[in-house]
Amino acid sequence: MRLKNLSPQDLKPLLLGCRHSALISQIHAVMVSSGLFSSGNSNAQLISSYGRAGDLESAHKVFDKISLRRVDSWNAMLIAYSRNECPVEVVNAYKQMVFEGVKPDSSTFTVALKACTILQDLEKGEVIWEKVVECGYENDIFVGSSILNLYAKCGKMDKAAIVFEKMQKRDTVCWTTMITGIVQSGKGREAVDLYRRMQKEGMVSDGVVMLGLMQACANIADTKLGLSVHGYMIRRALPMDVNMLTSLVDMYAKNGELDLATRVFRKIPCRNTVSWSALISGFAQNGFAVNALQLLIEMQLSGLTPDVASLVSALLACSHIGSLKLGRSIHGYAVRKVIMDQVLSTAFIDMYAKCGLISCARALYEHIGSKDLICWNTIIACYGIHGHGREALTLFQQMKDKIEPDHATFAALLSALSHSGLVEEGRHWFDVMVNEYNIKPSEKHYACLVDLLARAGEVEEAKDIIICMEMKPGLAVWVALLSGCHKHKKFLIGELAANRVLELIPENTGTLVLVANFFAAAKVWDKAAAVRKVMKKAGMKKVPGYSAVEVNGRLHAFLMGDTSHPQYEQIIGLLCNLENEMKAMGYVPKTEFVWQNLEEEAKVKVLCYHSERLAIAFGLLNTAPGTRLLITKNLRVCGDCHEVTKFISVIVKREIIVRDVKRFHHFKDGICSCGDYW
DNA sequence: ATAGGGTTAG
Repeated sequence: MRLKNLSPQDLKPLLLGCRHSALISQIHAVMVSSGLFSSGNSNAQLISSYGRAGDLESAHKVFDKISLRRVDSWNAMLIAYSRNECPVEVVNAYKQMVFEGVKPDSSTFTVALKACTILQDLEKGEVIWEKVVECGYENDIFVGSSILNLYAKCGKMDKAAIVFEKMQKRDTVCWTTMITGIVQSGKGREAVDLYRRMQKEGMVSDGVVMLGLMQACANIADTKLGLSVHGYMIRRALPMDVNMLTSLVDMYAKNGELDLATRVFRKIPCRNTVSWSALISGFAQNGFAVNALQLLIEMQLSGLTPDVASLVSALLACSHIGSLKLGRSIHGYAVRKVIMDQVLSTAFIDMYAKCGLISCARALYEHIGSKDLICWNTIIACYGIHGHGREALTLFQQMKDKIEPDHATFAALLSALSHSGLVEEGRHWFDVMVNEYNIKPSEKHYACLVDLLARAGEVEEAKDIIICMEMKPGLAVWVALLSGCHKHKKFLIGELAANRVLELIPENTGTLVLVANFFAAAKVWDKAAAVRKVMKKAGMKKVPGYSAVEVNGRLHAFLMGDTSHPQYEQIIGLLCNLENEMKAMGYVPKTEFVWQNLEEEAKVKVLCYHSERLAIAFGLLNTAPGTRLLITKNLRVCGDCHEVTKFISVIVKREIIVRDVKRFHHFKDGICSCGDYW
């Protein structure tokens, strides 16, 4: 059929459904020749059609030719810009329209506010809102949900709530916008409360609100609620597309329900990179690094290319297990295949530092052009765990002239100063944080300060700080005080701290062990026995200490006293030889680090089988002379192993890096980077 | 007069 034979009534629907610029211009031509243009809103329709087809130039040509532009022409142009992701043009056109005296309507405001949301321009958005009120559209739910979303995306949930409560009518979108906004501001609990209110008011839920609710379940770590959301979606037969299923995977994974996450994941018919990343990140964040990395490989085998987010998750896994080889190969991959952005670069900095290569981390950091807050915080924290408190402080000084430090910056700084024993600096910068930056210290900051002071023996001052805290002191601060008291044999204050720790019912076995050891050292035998009894009764097992070492790209893990290894005989043989050499050099086993009640001779044996020593010996046996070793340990390194590693580094002439749960110990030529202060 | 404009996973 030829276009020219069509009547004007037939042309219009054709125009509406048309997505091809060339065809639109043909219809356009017919409309011109048949004189259809004098009538009404044809221009608006043409602009809209060109916009939908992505041809902004033609849309603009039509718009420019209109002599008297009414709202619908302006709206069509604004929508065309909006559809083609040109928020700046939307805002400019809006301004021009108002300037020319055309009165905007509901659509105008909706589109203009959305543009402000994309631009994160709260100020302009609020100017537009004034106009909304002036034109009497403040009760329009489309405009209303737009302003709610603007506030939400700009992190102003308090302002959003004010508008929301004033609304006379609310539809599902309004509720959803609020619920999602509240979740994303980190308040999962409040989001769930709002959802309950929504149900009470008889609103029907759809898939989108479920997405928000699932985020909330992940946020507040409520698996039970998550399960009921999942069940609800099944009962209501809400369409389960990839997004929905991926959200379920994410929710279960964040709650540590990796079995459930995997089961849902396996049911997704057409997985995309987001689905994979959700699962990979779940495994990585729950400490299953090897599984995370296996999944990354499986993802590639399935034909998908990892993107930034999936790589960041995998890198986190490498950091966890200290797998430099895998981290490096991901780096090589990223350089070739992915655009390096700030987030990914920061993940690499973290990975190199956590795999022992602080200098590589630094080099990468120097390469980043403009550094954001997270990047600064990361490098400061990296120097901290490596025991370079001075360097962390120098970086902090550079940072504060360029960008505003936040609570995490100070947490990293204080912890760095604490690990290096920079007591005076610690006191000073804590004060600066409170008084100059007006950052209210959190429990974490207090724990750093108490740790810093107590570790240095200033337990009186540390205790006074805890007593003056504005919030109720939690486990972290009391444990910090207790371990300082234990180290410096300050039994009086220590006993106070130990009793507070017990009152708070610690679930961590390591904490209870500390309490028991402290009471034993203070010769409060009955209490020491009582704590051990509690542990036994609760069936608390000591977290098995293990150490891992990477040899030829494979990770080898050793449990304490592990006799199952095929090279066990050789490992023990080597350790015996080393021990004899050490003794000749003046080493005396520090049996006070054995907390079991054993004969002296047996204690020496226990020390000998500490997992880090097995890992070191294995590394020595299976790598070329001179190769640097990186050992990762899941608990703290004991004082005796620390001493032994210093000796070994001299005897075998190797650099040995031991990363324990808190920080790095870099042994070289009989010296440790921590200066024996940890 | 009608359609359209607002919420959507790692």
